[in-house]
Amino acid sequence: MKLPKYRLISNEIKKKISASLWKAGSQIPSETELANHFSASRMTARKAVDELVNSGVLERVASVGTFVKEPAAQSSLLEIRNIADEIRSRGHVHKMTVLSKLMLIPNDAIAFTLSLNSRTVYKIIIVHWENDQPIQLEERYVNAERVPLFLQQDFSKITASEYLNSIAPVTEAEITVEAVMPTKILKHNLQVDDGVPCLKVTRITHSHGQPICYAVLYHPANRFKLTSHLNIVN
Amino acid sequence: MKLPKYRLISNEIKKKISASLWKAGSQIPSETELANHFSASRMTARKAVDELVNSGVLERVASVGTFVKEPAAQSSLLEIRNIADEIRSRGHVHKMTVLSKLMLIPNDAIAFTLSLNSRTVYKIIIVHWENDQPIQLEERYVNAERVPLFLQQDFSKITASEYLNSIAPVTEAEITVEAVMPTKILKHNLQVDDGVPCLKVTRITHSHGQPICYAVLYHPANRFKLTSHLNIVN
DNA sequence: ACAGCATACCGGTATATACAACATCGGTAT
DNA sequence: ATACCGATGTTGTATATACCGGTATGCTGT
Repeated sequence: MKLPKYRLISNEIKKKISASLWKAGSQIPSETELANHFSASRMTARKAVDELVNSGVLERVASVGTFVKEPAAQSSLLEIRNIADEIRSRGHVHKMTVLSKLMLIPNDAIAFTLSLNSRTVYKIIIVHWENDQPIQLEERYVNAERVPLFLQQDFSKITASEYLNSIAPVTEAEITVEAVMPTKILKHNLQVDDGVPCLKVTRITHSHGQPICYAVLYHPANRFKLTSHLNIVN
Repeated sequence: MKLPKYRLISNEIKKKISASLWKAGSQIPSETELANHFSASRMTARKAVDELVNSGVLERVASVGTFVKEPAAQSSLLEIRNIADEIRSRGHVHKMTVLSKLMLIPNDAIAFTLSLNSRTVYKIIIVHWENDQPIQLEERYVNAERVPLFLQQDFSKITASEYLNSIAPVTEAEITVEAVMPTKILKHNLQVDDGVPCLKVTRITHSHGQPICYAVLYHPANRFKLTSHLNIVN
């Protein structure tokens, strides 16, 4: 599997950027300089840059130069947000409360979704707090065969999704978003007022084809929005 | 505003395709033939094809030829859903009602979001129906400079997003999802019962860095879910 | 009839070259 | 000091050319 020259060049550029030798916002060498450095023609160097511009890593300014794009765009391709990171990145305090944690026999729907053979599944219910206000209630069913030690984790130190991702990194996900009125229990746990709806996010995650987790996340509508930035490549 | 030659070529190709002269799955002329036909070099013709390959309109097969891509596969990775297609793919009847259609002076927020210099923006409010039930109310602000003929379109034949995408294909999008209780007007237009929340999807779309459209979509929660399948590459 | 081969064709890569359009910077004349 | 001009550097576009490696096709010899 031989890579074409322009791809070797674009890989080198990517390396420089991910090693922070070329930092966000800074100007990279001109196409002519790149061509000389890699002993290629300008058109080939340009093609390498083309690739990175299309994938959102670089940005061209006509007549001026080519620049490393600010990191906002770089992670752009659809990430699964970690609620704890998000809260902390807003400079707020994140806390978790485990409401329940048990092993049970899955009903048919759960067993089917997680393709379970065994008769056990882990279920955990957690409330996430942002500055002493509940912001998310998650109800999570985890593939016990694939992540056997799940229940033994200390979820005051690591979030469920962090742990799952370390054991079985998410490679595919199916996400459904709905608006619902909270049940009584939900209203109580999320401390929502009368008449305030909730966002319900259902997330089925897979790792290399294997289903790992079925999670339902509830967020009070008056304190939570779901946003994502997409770059359409194809 | 003079278009480069390769873009003229790619536009001609797009025309042929959208006029169904070149049908899905069929082979288009070779790069050499295109070059001759447009009196351009092969490299220029190739660049035109490159664009359409990157935007998912065409598909190359090495040593064989270039083909018009089948419309279905084009959007598998994070697509901006077209409500009309979706409804039809469920085998249901789709209908649109234009509630209002006007040109107005944007407020500061809209002008900022769309980076408008001029003092006009197009606004249109449309209700989408699925089998005689309203399923989406869209309130859409369109960049009048970039899409000057927007208001003159016949939106009983083509959806707003279809038309916009044909003029300025979406390359970036910022999407926010919220749960809200409907206003009185919203309740009336979407025919939702008391106590039923709505999904509110706010969508800002860009085409090659230029903001094109600011859209707010409301869906009755009891008749609508938003789902997406993600492949995590990194 | 069939296997194997030669050939034409096609996209993929790579180079060298040229000019255009625009920005930036420095120097010069007013 | 300011306005103008020009040199220079950079990306953007366009062309001509060459070769590679693959596919498809048709021909040829058996």
